[in-house]
Amino acid sequence: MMPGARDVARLAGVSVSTVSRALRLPELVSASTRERVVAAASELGYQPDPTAQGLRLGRTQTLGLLVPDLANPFFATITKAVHTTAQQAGYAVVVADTDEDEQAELALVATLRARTDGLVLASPRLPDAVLLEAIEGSPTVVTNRQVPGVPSLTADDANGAGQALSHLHALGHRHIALAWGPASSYSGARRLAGLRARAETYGDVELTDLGTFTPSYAGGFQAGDHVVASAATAVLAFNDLMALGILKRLGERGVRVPDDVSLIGCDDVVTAAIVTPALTTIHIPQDRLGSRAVDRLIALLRGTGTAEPTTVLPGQLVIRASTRAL
Amino acid sequence: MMPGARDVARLAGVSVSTVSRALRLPELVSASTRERVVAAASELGYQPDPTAQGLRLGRTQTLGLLVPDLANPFFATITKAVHTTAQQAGYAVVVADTDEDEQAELALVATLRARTDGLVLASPRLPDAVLLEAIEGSPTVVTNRQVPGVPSLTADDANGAGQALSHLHALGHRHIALAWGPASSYSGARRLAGLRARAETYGDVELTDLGTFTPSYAGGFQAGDHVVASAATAVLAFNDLMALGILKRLGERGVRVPDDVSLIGCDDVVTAAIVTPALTTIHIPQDRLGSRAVDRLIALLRGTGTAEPTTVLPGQLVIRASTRAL
DNA sequence: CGGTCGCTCGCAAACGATTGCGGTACTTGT
DNA sequence: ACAAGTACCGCAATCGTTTGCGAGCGACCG
Repeated sequence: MMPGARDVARLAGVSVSTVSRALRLPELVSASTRERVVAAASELGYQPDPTAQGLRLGRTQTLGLLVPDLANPFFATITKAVHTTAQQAGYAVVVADTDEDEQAELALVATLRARTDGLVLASPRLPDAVLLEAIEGSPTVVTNRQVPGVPSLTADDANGAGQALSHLHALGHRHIALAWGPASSYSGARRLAGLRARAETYGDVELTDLGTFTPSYAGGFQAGDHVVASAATAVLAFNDLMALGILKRLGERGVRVPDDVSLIGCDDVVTAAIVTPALTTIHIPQDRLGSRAVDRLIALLRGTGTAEPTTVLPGQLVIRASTRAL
Repeated sequence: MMPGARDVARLAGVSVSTVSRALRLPELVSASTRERVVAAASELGYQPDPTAQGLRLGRTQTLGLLVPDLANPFFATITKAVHTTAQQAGYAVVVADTDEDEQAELALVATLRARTDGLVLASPRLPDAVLLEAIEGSPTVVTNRQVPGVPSLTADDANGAGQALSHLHALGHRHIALAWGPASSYSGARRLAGLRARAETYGDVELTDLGTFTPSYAGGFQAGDHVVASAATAVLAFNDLMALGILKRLGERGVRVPDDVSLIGCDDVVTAAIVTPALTTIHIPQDRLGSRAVDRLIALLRGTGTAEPTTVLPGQLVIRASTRAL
């Protein structure tokens, strides 16, 4: 099987202690034996067993990442960013997909924290109290969410949504439908608040809620029919995925975007720029969310956590072809 | 911090050994103490430290998943499937993204195998010999690839590609361009072989190779210009992602799909069905690839590995709107 | 030449769980 | 009442690595 420190020790004619020291604290061992050990180690292809190291040192050099849906390109991109920067810092990443299910989330947090040094929770759905209880003691960073006392990375949801509404208002839209997602979504709620606030300042726009759907392509498909049933001239979707589903379904039902109704998504997933009409959407810096979350988490682990606990990245409306003036 | 077996033992008034036995081998301990232990354990919320268990038992209840690109929805879907079925079987999943880089792949395999019980390698790019050497001793299943001696799950690449070529041929296309991906891709090579073989049987079709590109949206974008420069009436792309890039670029350059050129992708990513024109593509059962890979791997770990080492899933051409008769 | 210091390195105890082995106490049979 | 058997539980070793502590040894100083 895999060579152990014992094998290296035997080959180099030293004790296991010396092997360990030669590799981790080179200044504590003489130059000659050090190179004997290093030679023996590389000859055998020795690498210390992470499990044993983990037990002894109390850290596993592993980070946990929890997402609501790995197949959602938004989270897939975050996952990639998390892995990349974690990898560079010498950490492995174990992922978990909650499938938007709160109970699953709770259970997964428990198993994750047991085998990792720290957690990145992307868009967690659990209520504050439960979440805080669940992560008690594990260094944690959340994204797309703010939880009191927990370092968080969010996009400027309310502002981005406000921009979207202003955009539609400027185009002359006054009756706007909302195809929304899970009520437990923090960023969703923030965006909703941003929308309502902005609508309030205008005073002349009517927001009608089409209901809540699964924040997926299929969910948007469902929502599409509700859109045609409504009298709205524009739709704001919870998600790019939902927006895409709506787009498709509207096409099938013979209503044209943007000629008949304008459509705005959120996230700026790759696909949003590909489809025709290209989707007007709120851009969220997914990679930066992921990579900076890891940076923050590692800072926490090193005890060099920053004073400012919650940082918000700008969210920016990007106008493409799915919105048009009335 | 987290409660240990010692804490449970103290609370239940027994020894650590008994705690362990009461939870893992209930028949070896009397009913009364068993329930005392269980009560104490659940009161403290005790769960055995996976690291310590891993060291003692020699297994970590963790699987490793290696993919070329997490952000590619094809692999994102596989990742989700892998996580789901692994999770059900009580395994955690640590992921690694090679970014299509062979050296990175080699290094990541090494770190993965050290902390996992087994590996799922999705579309590994390393040459057979290197790969075999790298995974020597670790239970491994590969997908989208066949490696001698290693259980593998593949789609019927050659056949799927053949179907695609026949489809184009039936539509009257005789000059077909190939926008291909990494030469190290096994399934890519298999599809290429299937194409050439089928072209051979027709005898009257010309296959021109546009070159190799990064198998991503951006890569396809690049390839798009080569397409317009060629005289081909149809293009086969390595990838749906590439096909989407080509589609977009062609649109920008003023050549219409499918009126001016027909376009076929591969994988049947969600987006393929969403764009207009909807992409004709070769469907690959991504979830089944992922979930069955895990099934096979777990069977290996349990020592119940099947006799038949390599199973090939059907690949099916799905005809949509990006191909048309000349 | 003896004592002290510094440099290397080995011994052994952790880390937290699992498990073979053996001891204790209780039951059962005669 | 005593022997044999059984059921239950604790002791201690173990997994592979790290690290405090101290031993050995040579050098240097007085």
